[in-house]
Amino acid sequence: MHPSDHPDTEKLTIDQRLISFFRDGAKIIGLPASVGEIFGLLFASPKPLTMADLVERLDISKGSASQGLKMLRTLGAVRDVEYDNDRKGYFEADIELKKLVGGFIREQVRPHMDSGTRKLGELEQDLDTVSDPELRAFYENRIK
Amino acid sequence: MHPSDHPDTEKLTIDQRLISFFRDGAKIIGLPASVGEIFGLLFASPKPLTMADLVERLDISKGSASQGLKMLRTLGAVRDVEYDNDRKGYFEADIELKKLVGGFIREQVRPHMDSGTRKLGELEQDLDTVSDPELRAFYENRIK
DNA sequence: TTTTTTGTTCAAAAAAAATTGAACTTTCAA
DNA sequence: TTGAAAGTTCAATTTTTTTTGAACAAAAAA
Repeated sequence: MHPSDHPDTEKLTIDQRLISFFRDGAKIIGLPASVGEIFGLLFASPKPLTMADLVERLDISKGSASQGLKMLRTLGAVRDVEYDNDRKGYFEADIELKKLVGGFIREQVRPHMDSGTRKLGELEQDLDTVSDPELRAFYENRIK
Repeated sequence: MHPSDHPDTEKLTIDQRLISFFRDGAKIIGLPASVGEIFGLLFASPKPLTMADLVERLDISKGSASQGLKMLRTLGAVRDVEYDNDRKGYFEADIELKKLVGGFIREQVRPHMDSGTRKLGELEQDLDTVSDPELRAFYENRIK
């Protein structure tokens, strides 16, 4: 069977392009490639997929799939859905990318930011202990 | 000499806190820790520093310092300054953090984004080759 | 010119992060 | 119950990224 004769050939190609697109996107924001691929495949799929589907079609381990899905759920980028009323878990992409970005900020960025803000606070405390007035003025300016 | 008797003790502590602050910040946006430290030390310094200063005070290799400075200059976060009219190169932090973020986006994010946009374009081309009308509608919707 | 100081480059080493795979749970059906 | 299917966890491995250090280049001083 020649590729261009097969009705699914183009579909596969578009799948792969979307997977690659989201893989790159994940790397940019510092997420593992596998997480991007999982989201890409779910995003490209008209119907929900199981973890086994991800393992098979992305050729990743069950562990990766499980951990990747966990992260994506935490980010709110993927959700569990009922389907086919069997006992497997099905997943689909939350295509509200706005939510995804929001989740990313909430889960990944903010915790660090908080620690950063705390550090800055401590810094301001310490300022009082700088005796040289010139140096102190310099630091005050910078910390502001 | 006991630490708390030394007039520079608090200064060192604040230095270290700022270095740590920017190290964390660098990690968040996916930059090497050493790059954050270099910026932090320059940011904390009232006067320009040489590469040798960075090597000594951060305890990093000459290679790291050179490469880190290169990256920071590319980002526009650090600039060369004339100082003490000797032949060593002196550097200081550009404290316009706005610029830093802008430089980061320009240098790190945009190039990837461009490739992403290109990929999306290719994707839209391929859409024409999807024969199943239902599937095609689905993809059109997603790509949009 | 020769030597010294300063800085860059890049292969190799070290460190960090992602991925695997196997052992372990949990859940449901037989 | 017991067994099979589905999913999680985590130590070990693999891969990727960062850092080092030594060789090299450039430029100024001796």
